[in-house]
Amino acid sequence: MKRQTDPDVVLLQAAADPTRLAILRQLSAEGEICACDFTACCEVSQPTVSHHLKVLRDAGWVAGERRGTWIWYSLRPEAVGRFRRLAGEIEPTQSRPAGALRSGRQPLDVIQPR
Amino acid sequence: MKRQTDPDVVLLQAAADPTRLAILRQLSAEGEICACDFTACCEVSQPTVSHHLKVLRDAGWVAGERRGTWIWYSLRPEAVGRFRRLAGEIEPTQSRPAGALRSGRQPLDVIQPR
DNA sequence: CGCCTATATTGACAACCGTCGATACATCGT
DNA sequence: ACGATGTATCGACGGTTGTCAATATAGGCG
Repeated sequence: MKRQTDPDVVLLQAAADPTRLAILRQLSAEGEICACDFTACCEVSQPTVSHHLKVLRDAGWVAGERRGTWIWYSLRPEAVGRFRRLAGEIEPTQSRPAGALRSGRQPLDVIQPR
Repeated sequence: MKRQTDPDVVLLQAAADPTRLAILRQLSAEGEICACDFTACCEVSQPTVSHHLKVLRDAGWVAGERRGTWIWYSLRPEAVGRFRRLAGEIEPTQSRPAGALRSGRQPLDVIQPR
């Protein structure tokens, strides 16, 4: 596969995993969570949790702050904003009447295939 | 990964690919596109385009309608709606006052480790 | 200093994914 | 019927991903 330089793809890919989406949702619901608490909720081993948190960190989704022995994770508003903007960009087929401008090809078989 | 029964994960995973996100964006911009046009924009072979379109179809993102020789694809409003709702659910750390209620464990910077 | 706990990293493995060539299927025009 | 074109499926290959056990790192406490 090619390089995923597109930051939006990176953002989506980071969220497109059951465990990581669960982490994001829990962070959204509770605001700030100690890393040790994810091991309980996600039914995966501690290294796996750490791995997913790293993926989310690298994608910009979360930030971790060390407080003593523990590390508290929280959502980064920039990522949430980018995610929402991305969602806003994908719009359902608006009633744009003109398929006309589409490379000259008409939407219907009014025109025969050449 | 074991099983992604979560439909939201399926939706995200389908969108989390450079080629497929490009398809979704183009569909959003132009409304309805012939499958043959994706081969040009995405720089991948025709079987690959067909594969990605199938992934998007299975995830509920797009629907294809045959018109003669061609198949025209368009975004499904339900998928767009679900995506937006999902994006709306992920909220940045609200200024929820008390980390105090969190499982009895204090943020523990009572002793500021600074 | 040691010991304990929390988190990260490493290494290895199986499963999955994106890609393409070859091929099959479908539809239209001759 | 045939050939031409658009689309889907198959089979295979290489790269990526999620997972865990083992280990390493780091900080707090006595």
